Amino acid sequence: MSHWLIKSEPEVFSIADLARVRREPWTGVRNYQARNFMWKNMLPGHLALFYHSNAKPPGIVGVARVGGPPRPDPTQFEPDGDYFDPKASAANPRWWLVDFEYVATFARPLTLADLKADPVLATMPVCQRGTRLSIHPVAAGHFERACQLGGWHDGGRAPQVTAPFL
DNA sequence: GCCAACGTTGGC
DNA sequence: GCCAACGTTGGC
Repeated sequence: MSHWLIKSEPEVFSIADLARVRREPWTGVRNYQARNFMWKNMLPGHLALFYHSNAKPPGIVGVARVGGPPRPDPTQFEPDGDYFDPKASAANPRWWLVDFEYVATFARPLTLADLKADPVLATMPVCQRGTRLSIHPVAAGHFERACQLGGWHDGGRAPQVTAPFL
């Protein structure tokens, strides 16, 4: 588990926003499965496909990189915020996040229709009906195929993953 | 706006 | 622990 797909609504936070700020804490995830992926399975250096959801059209638009180890999502402690969780405490945080760093914007964005039309990518979770999970692992083959079709190459090398922390 | 999918909540 | 009700996601 070393390649990922992360969804973001571009009206809220787009790949262009990530390109501008370079690094973004992935706040507001309130699904346990998605949280567990960030908390337990992501390692700094892991690469993620950046997917625009609720977009016209939806699709994969670029690549991001896990920028550091997981840490408590600060928005769970903000009483006036949308993501406040009264059951969370500093001693016992409930929600964890990682930061994502900008890596690349695809020369050719891959719409959901494009993904479904490709024999390899059509089997990605995001192409299956009912897959709502906003963060999930993708197969290395899916990741590489998406980058190939999207026109992004990491110097012709396979994605590099940094040594595990901890 | 519709609605399928599916996660969460809460009564029992 | 079951499960009906409800809320959210997200494509279309």
